Amino acid sequence: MTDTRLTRSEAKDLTRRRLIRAALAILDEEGEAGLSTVKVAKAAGIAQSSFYVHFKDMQELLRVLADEGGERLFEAMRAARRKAREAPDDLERHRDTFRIPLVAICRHPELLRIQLRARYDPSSSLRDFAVATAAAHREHHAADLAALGYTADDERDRRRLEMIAEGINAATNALAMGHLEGRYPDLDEAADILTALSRGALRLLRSTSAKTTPAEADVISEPPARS
Amino acid sequence: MTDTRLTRSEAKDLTRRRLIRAALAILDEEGEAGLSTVKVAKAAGIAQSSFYVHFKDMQELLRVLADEGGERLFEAMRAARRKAREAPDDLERHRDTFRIPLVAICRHPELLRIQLRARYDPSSSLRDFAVATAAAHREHHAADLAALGYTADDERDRRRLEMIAEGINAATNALAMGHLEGRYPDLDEAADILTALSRGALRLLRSTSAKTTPAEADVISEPPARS
DNA sequence: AATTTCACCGATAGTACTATCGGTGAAAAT
DNA sequence: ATTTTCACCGATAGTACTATCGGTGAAATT
Repeated sequence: MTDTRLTRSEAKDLTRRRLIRAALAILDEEGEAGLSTVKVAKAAGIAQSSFYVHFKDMQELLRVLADEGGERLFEAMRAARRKAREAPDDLERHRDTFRIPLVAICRHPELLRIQLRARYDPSSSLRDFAVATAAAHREHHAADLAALGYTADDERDRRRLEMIAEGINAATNALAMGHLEGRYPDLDEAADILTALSRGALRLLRSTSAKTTPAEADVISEPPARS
Repeated sequence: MTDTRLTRSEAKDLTRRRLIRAALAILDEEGEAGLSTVKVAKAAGIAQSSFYVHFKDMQELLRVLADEGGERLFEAMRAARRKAREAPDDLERHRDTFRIPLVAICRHPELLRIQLRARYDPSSSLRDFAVATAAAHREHHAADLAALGYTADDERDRRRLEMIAEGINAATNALAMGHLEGRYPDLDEAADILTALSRGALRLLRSTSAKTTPAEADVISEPPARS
């Protein structure tokens, strides 16, 4: 058995980690409004005043939380991209581009929930983090799409690729939350939808990349044949 | 000139409306956390204690706000659907299905902002409203898609249609916010992207509506020809 | 062994907000 | 003309939280 005795700095670090964990849990369960030094300290098992031994104020704790969350998110994203690149063929790679983020989100739903809340909330200390995270996601996704062969050459196409990435990301988040809420039990089905959504958009990109007209000619849809 | 003299009930109603307006403005600018009876009453030009002449508490004001906002939103949605139905041909109708909601959102961005914030915030009094609004949007959109000919017969297809509607709605919101943030200056471009996104998804729906296999056979994409 | 350090404690002053109270004057009812 | 009603006011008790302070004991240093 290892020594259960801890040095002072080890004990301090442990308490600090407990505070961060407690804050994350409360943030997820009650939202930013439910967060207070009283609750966090109590949940971590120390006195309210001792909170200030570890953090200057709640803002600082949230900053640390955002940094760590961002790190975890980026690591998950990197891993997902690496994994998708290893897919055997183009088709699998395309599907994985959408399925893997879904799975990653559902593994740590609290990070997405917190991000979605903070994203448009001017009172949130995490807003900058949320906006930055969303922007990073958007760029990474645009890069993924570019890697699938849909590079954009001119200004308009670049903007379109960005819009597609943003739209798909929003859809990914929405479907992931729907899955977590129990509405869409099968993640693979959701991934199929996302794959199809992106195909449609990229088809537009491709069909008009050389022309200057709005050109919807080759994507006009007729209603499906009913059985 | 009409009589500027107001009856007591007219004056009271005016004050009530000022409170609601003030609350909406503060909610949009500072978020739910920035809302207090002090600020709202002051902004409406009355004493803090007089707030309670009009509302039992802040919750009640928010409930009223949600009711009125929901009413406005539903009216806008109804009008948009009516307008889209009047489009001359299928192509225009399809585009309008996506462009009109975008325009509607950008006309009253505060409602969407408030809704997006409250949607996943457990501490928000407006959460129920936001969830209900999102669900209504989803259903309406699914109905719109069905009206375009993409009816779903079995359970799986219905779920898929719902997922597509939810995904497209999320993308619509995201692009609208992107437009309001200045990233996507042209709403028509955004509408094109949404149209294309939905086409891709509906193509999937159509291609597999009679089969039981995942069947991506006819939607395999090859990278676009580079110039 | 003596001294210093410091993570943690309880107490508390300060801040912001909620919700109630009695008072006031003008509108409304009699 | 008199009385009643009531929208609004200022004052204030109560609540929840923040952030600081001096004190304490065990770990760390000397």
